[in-house]
Amino acid sequence: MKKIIQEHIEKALTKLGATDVSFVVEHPADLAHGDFATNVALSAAKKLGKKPREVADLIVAELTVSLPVGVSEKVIAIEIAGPGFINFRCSVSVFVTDLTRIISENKMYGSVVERKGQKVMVEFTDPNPFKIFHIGHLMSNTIGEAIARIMESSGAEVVRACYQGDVGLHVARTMWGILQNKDKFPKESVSLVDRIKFLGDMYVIGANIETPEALAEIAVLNKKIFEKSDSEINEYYTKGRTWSLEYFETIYKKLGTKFVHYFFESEVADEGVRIVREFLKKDIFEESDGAIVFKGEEFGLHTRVFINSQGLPTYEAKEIGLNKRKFEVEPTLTESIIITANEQSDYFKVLLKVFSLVYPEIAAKTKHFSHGMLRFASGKMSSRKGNIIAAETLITDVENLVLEKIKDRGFDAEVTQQIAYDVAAAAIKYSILRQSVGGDIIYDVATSVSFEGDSGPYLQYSCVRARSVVGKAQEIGIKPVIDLQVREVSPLEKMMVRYPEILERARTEYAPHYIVTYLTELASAFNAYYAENKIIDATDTTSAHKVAVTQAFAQIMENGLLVIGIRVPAKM
RNA sequence: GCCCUUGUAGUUCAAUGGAUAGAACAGCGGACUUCUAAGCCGUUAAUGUUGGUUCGAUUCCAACCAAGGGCACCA
Repeated sequence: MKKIIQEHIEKALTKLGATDVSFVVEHPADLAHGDFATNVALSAAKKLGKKPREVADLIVAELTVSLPVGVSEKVIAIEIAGPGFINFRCSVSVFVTDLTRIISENKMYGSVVERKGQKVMVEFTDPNPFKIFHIGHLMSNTIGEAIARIMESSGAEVVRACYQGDVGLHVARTMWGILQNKDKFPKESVSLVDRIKFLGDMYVIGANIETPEALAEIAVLNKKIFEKSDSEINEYYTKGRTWSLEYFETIYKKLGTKFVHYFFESEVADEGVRIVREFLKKDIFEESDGAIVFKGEEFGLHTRVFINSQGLPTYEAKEIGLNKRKFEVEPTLTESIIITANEQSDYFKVLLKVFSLVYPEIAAKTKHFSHGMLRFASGKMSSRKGNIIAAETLITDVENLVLEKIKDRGFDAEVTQQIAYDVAAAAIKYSILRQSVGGDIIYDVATSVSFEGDSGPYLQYSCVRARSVVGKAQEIGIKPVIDLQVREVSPLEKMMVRYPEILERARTEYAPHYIVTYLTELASAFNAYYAENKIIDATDTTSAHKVAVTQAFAQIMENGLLVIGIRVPAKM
């Protein structure tokens, strides 16, 4: 419909003698302004030397004769409003056919096949073994998973990747702590959570020691870990690494992420060094003060060290090795997305510049998105003092609040636990995804746990409630049937059929928050609809239609939540 | 000092250069002995400052002010 209107406006413009006019045909935010609106008259006015209203009159006159019969029947009114907007009102049939599609296409409603055959890698979360999985990782995971699923909804195959720092100073510092506390090193019989807590404590000990002797010892440990030259250290290292990775999997399970590829710093370092040395000869890099650096200044960037003066690769060199590796394990990749915290933004600009000089084909397919920090109204986190907030702590706290809320509802234990998982994850994910990716998130625990309005649980609740109504209707024999002869279409119905467009926009802009905003508005529309209408009413001939609308709503809500990584519980 | 990002109701966030700047929370005021009240309805309240471009600017440009991040061997 939109395209048809657009085409005919273009024809009309040509007839009027205006070319190269940029205009849009869109859904006005205010439903009172009709179903479609265009600013074409405003844009073309100057070119035609007429007032916008006059131009609008001319275009409308042109459209009334040019629209083909099938279309003109569906456009029941064309009005000129405001400074010169042209508004189109559509007949109910336009919406009714879309409503039937929601129900028939079911889980697939909103998905497209546009990117079928393409393969996209999304790298995100990136926690480090031997260190705490903190709320920053939670943020990366939430955003990365949402973007991955949004890509999947376009028909692309998505491979999720996780890059982990299993060597380096942070590991050496943890190891230093372990060696001071060998007697406390946990046995395998100790619970995984406690073993992880031990490693975290050891990191805090190692990270806070700054005496010259200790620092020298840590440097030695760093080398030994890297070279795997000490059997005692190897044993602690292997155990600690395995436990960390095992622990991360328990969190991914809760959050709903499955990685296909795990990359480790220890595996990409050598290749990174090799590449840097190769391109040092080709003058991409240069030596400076004993280190190998990339001079970014000539590109408006800054200089970064790739290999330090001791000949060891920095993060930069490893990153080159990593991105090369990505295309080796997945040679048919059409796009490679990297999600990190925004403190790495400038640094990634340098890296992408280097890629464009070293491996242009990789650079062309690589995109970097950065997110802000999860901050709390009270206090800031500091990584070294050990008062970093573990993802698990936050999740558990929110789970407990959910449990408190539902304890008197009479659900059995298993169901209760599942609700706690799903709702807590939704509450946290929603607060991350509701705003555009990039800025810091001020996480207010009180707001997040209130679950009122504008929250993940609000959306889940609306969906569960809608499903419950549909279920109850079925019980008394009212089947959901879209009434093709329906006289009036509610704001809820008009809003529902816009879902595919919202998803489309989220896809092209890699912006999950458009979906969140839309779903929140949709839930609000449904709740208003629910309050105004008695949906189940055996004496009402429109009841079957209302049930169908309710079912369509539940379907879109479920689809929309799933595409941003939020599950809907069966009850709540 | 240089670079990047961000300044919108009391607070936390929205708004592909368009119509009356939209929600939520907090505040104030309501409705309901009906399908899940984690719900619904009403109401108070905002574009950091100064210019510029434009028919039209929260959006683009410049300067200033303020906040956050980055700027050589950490990641």
